[in-house]
Amino acid sequence: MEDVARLAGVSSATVSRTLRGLPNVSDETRDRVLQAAASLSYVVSPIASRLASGRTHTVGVIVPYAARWFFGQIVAGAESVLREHGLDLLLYNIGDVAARQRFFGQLPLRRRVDAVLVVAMQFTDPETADLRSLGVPIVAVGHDVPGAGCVRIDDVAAATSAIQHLLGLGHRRIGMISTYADQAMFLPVAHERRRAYLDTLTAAGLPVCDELVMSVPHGLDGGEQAMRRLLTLPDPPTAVFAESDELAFGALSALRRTGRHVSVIGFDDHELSALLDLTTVRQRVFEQGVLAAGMLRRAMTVSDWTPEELLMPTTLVLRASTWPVAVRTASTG
Amino acid sequence: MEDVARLAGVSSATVSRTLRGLPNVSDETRDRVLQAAASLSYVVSPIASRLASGRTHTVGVIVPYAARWFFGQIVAGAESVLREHGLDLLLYNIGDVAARQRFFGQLPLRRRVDAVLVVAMQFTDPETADLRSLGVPIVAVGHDVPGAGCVRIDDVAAATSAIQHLLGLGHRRIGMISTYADQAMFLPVAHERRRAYLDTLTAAGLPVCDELVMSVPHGLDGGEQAMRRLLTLPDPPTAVFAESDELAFGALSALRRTGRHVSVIGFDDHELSALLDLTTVRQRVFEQGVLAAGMLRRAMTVSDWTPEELLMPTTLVLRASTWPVAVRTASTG
DNA sequence: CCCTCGGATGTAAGCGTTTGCAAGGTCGGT
DNA sequence: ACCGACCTTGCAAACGCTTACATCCGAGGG
Repeated sequence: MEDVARLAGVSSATVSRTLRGLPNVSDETRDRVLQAAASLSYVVSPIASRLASGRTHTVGVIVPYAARWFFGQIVAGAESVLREHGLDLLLYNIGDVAARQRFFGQLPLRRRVDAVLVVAMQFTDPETADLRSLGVPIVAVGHDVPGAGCVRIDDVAAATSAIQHLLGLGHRRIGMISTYADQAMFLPVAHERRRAYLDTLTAAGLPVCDELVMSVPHGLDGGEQAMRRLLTLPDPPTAVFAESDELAFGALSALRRTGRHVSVIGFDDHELSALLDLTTVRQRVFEQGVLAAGMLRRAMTVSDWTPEELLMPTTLVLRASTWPVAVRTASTG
Repeated sequence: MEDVARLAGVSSATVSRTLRGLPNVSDETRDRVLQAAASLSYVVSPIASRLASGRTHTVGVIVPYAARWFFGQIVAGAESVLREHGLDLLLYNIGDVAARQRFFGQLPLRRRVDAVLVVAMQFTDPETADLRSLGVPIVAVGHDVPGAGCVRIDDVAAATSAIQHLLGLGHRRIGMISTYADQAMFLPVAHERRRAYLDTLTAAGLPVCDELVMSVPHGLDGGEQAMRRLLTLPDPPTAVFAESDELAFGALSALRRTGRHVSVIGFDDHELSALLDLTTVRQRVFEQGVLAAGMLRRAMTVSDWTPEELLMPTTLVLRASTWPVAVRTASTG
């Protein structure tokens, strides 16, 4: 920077001001500095800049399972807008208990980020307090974190519409495949969707049968396993609501391999759902990442930002994996 | 840090040495410092530390399409080992021409990372030179970058084995679905797999028919489109090799919707391939991310590191999407 | 008993920016 | 011609560490 200043015949302060596009620099000087910087192919050291200014220009993104489709979409969406504004994205994948403990034990985000994006994770109170202690704005995607901004869908309403779709088709014995509620890695959406399932059945005057609610690890294997277990019941369900499309895929697989017929509805509208003709609840995941990043940007720039809440719409996408209860029952029964 | 030093009754230099685990500190002093730091819940500012030491403890990861399964796996794999060693992962998604130009125009990695991980991207010579000019070690996953370390599979051999599997089943008219070779976003694996296809057919004494080689955008839609076009040929193929499982999924979809029967073999062993009974070439993607990150670590710590090359094995996974040419041809006439 | 050597600690000079403050200049108004 | 307001620019002090170098001290060796 000294070199550029010398070449342009100004002080380093002026170079700094010019390069950051601050107003109080005359056009003439500006040109001279820019030219000098270009000829030396100089770029400011982001690190020194951060030390001096106190702003890190970095956003920490915390996800439980970076490799899953949903989280990949969110991260990609957020990355696209953060990058566009010159912000760095620091990814923390804390899906297992060890990583999580390490994360909250040493809180590596301290003094390192200007904002935090939390994706579909529920924290304990002390953990939330730790996060707050960072003193930076927080935005959550997929669920609420007290005191933080939030971009999400109405999980309860969306799941309810799924169940009502099945009820509308005449199903009365409806199962659910949900993820195992690991006490340490509790995922809030799992809880809400299961609650919607229970409440909607109850509201419809149907009994709630515990044996119809499967708790399995997330993923294809989990879904397959769950459906196989449901099929062995003395009175198996005629329809099943899966907490996510990936679980639904597994369920479909089990059905195909066993030759049985059960309506299946998923949740997410994963890119492969159309291929598998899975009826599902669509949410726009990538876009939620985009919007969350936008909110973060606002939180970082506006001085008196207060947490916003953005509710994204969902749609029921009807495909061939659900059908009226009578049809197949009659033909196979 | 001053505060800690005062509380422990030592100088800030000693605090610094203690906190970084340097040797020349007496046990007694060490304890005192650690205790003081703990009681003040003090952590060093990574930014100041970086400025002073010149090391960024950060790895830049460059991917073309962060949201795709393959890249998600690689990133997750790399993240897991980098995080474990306290290194940050800076993600750059430069899948479109604009992002790419911006990236190489301002080279935001300059002065910002200690190493770079490039995932399955081919660069022009000037771009490679730009990357080199960062002066940090580079490791590539999925392909070679001159002068860089490399973790990959033998794409040609793997693709050849796929074609030979089809040949062994008696197929003589074999199509290929590959991605459109956008001049700006050229993906090296696409080229290699296509080459293997052509060479293997030629070596088997078969003619190469241009109309059997489809070039489409990556993804399900691309695959579906390609298969539909292949099916409209006067003499359609009896088997098709898809450059990736996602393309193969699209192809399967087209087949299902049209009720036609064509053997399909994919590449990757995507997690959904088992579900769709797709015969494919398996590579361990997550693990490649892990290994690449390990190599980066070595490159950053060993002073005289020279690029290593790691070749990962692949396996042909036989499932129900490929069958001997005679069977279905006879039954469907 | 003096000298040397090595380990533990302190001192202070960076690292490369940003930014509050002050200085100098220009300009319109009186 | 003088004053104040405003804009441009420079000065220099942070920012919070790391590290080369100096210092101090006790232990051996001669």
